[in-house]
Amino acid sequence: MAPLPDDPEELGTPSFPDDLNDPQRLAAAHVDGPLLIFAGAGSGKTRVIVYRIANLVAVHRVPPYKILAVTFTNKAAGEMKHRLEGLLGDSVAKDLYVGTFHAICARLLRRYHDAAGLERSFVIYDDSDQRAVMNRVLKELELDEKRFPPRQVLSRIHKQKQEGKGPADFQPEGFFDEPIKRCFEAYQRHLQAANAVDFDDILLHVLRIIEDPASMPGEEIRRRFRYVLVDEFQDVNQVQYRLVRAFASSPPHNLCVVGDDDQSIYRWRGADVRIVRGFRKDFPGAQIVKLEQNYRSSNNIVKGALGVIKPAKDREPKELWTDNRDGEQIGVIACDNEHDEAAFVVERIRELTERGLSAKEVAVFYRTHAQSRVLEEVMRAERIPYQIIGGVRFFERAEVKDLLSYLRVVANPRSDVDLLRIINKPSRKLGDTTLDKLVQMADGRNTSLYESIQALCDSGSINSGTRHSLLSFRDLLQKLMKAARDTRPSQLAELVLAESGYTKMLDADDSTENEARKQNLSELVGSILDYEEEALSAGEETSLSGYLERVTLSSDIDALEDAPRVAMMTVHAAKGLEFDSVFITGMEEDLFPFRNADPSRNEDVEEERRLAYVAVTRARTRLWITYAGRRMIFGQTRFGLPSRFITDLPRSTVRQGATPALERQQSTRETGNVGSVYARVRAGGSPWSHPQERAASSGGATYPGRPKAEPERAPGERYVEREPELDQGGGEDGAIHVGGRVQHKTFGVGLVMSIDNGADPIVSVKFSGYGVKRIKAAFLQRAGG
DNA sequence: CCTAGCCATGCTGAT
DNA sequence: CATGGCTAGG
Repeated sequence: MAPLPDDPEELGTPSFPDDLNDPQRLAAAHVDGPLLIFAGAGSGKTRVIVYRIANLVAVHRVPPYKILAVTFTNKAAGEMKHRLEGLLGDSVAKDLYVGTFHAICARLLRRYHDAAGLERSFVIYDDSDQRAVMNRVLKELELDEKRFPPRQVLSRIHKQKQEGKGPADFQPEGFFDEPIKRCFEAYQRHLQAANAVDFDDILLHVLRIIEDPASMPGEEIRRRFRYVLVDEFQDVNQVQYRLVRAFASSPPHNLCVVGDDDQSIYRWRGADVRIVRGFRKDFPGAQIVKLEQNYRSSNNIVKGALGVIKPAKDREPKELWTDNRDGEQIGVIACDNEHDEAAFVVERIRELTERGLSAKEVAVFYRTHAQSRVLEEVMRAERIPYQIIGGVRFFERAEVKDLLSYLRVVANPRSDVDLLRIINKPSRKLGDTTLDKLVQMADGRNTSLYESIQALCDSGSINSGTRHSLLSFRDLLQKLMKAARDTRPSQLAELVLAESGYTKMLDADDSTENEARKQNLSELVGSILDYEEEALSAGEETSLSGYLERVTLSSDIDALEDAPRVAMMTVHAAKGLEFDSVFITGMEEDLFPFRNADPSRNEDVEEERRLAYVAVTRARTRLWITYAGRRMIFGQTRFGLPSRFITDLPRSTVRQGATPALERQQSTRETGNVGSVYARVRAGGSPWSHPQERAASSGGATYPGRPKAEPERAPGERYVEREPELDQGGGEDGAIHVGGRVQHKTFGVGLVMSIDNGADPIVSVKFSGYGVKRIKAAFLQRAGG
């Protein structure tokens, strides 16, 4: 081990004030036993973790390999490691175990694979792989996928797994659930047979090992980690919590968890705020510390954020405050529609960058990925460099998945899902008929598809051409597997592309799509090279499994580059980040807070509120919040009202405005939907006297704060129905126009909600008793009224 | 057996 | 709006 400084001062301490709950003293304090830190947004919690670790090693002489630090993203883990390398030196830092729950458990599982009944080369199945497995299961169990949609079945299963339950623990609720239990069993059986795990399994396998008192590997893991630190503790689920407790089960039980219940935004993914709130009950001796000073944001932003979070129920009481100056007010901007909104955002960004702000200090947030497209178009048109985090992910592109599937089959030939994906890419004239036979053969013999190829060829049930194709495919794989033994992963990838004929297939016609595909594939090979370089410099061995694991566990945010480009992302992805200037777009009721059309998927306004709080607290000096009166989203035009979260911003922290387009409209006409929203905002009476505020106590069951003044709506209908100011039909006789009434021979008279113009216009019409239908204009007649 | 093109259907958030 | 499943035609 490298020589270490004895004095923490030598580590380069952060400049925190000498306060009671001061992060610096907190970092240095040697607390044996559990410690819970409630760390408000921008209070420097990551710094606390970093310095606690540094102090443990440097001052208290804790061997680094005994320390486990859990972060929320791989990127955060990388940054933490980087900072620790700076403080402690590379050779010490490399013995620290830092990573996400998934990365840490995957690493442990690679090592203790036997205890989980896996081979070392196991692969991790992502969402679409899981769906492919489920499709096969449904077919096998002869279940109708209309009645049992694979996604829904999987979601039930994931819910179980997130609570630590297996198929045997599944308690069917009613008649419909019985098949789900059988799906669960079959699904797990298929994964095991394929030597594969899904995201939940990674944690569950390790949990089973570590909670088993008789397990040797379990004992080994429990004894190893003596100092456990967990960041973003408010977003752990039950399984992760059990892991944490098991990790910290050996003396001195030095467990330090850091979190902020106000920033818990992953309940839908199994996270449970009650864990952090109930921590002091589970650990009666726990010390509890609160960090309430915000070092990040201007006073206006902090006060605005407080306004947003204050109405939240069941908060751990705490007061966020800052010494920072007031700064600019939060710009709340009314926009006409999403294009207008995007234009506004881009123009402000242009101003900022022209004044010398680096584009990487600017971020644009939205609630859903679907909102990114319009923003992206305008950014591109205006030549603002940007990067989108998430959305249609690189690793989900067809050609990228194809190459990865080849690599995964080479690493683990039992992975049926991957084999099916590539067996006919490029075309080897192996169609559904042959593949069905192969699946049947494998099911009958209880082996993998790969192992059944020979058997099928011997069975005589296929013709010689097909047999030849099958065998040459198997030979290809064998050749690649052989090559894999003494080739670096990147070279293997090149070999796959060349030998499989994949490149040839793309070369066959030189369409722009194929050019893009080839580019994506070289980018993938580039990412393998990056991996190899990193692994080598960290003194690790490069392995195909290692790369594949990293790819599957990489999160969107891990891809955030340190380049001078504006970052665009969902608010969820923004968690843990900070920027000088932030735009929060689409701040409209029913979009943010998001409201699902299906009332059975009862979303949680409380969580949306915390999400808004996270969004606001990302900004250091400038913050704009925009909303549009009208928005085309999910293929429909919706009319929106400013979000309740806008209403919650203290007035003193806000400056209101509107886009020029809206200003112009406003001066020429005072009627209509957008105008009225805007008029209320401008008049200053609203959104601060937004109807929902007055109706706050009398709202419906699912959405307590719904506007009272709005017209009645059908169940599941989302947006306020009103007369838009634009009359698309031009108003002349006989034309169908938005807001007008039309007649349909089956559904009767209905109200026109929106029109998709085109060669064959499609009209959305709300019929009483039938809800909103999309119907070709040709089938409609204008009705009086 | 493959391909292209049509229709339909869902569509929050993500390791 | 985008993806996927299905059908018809090559």
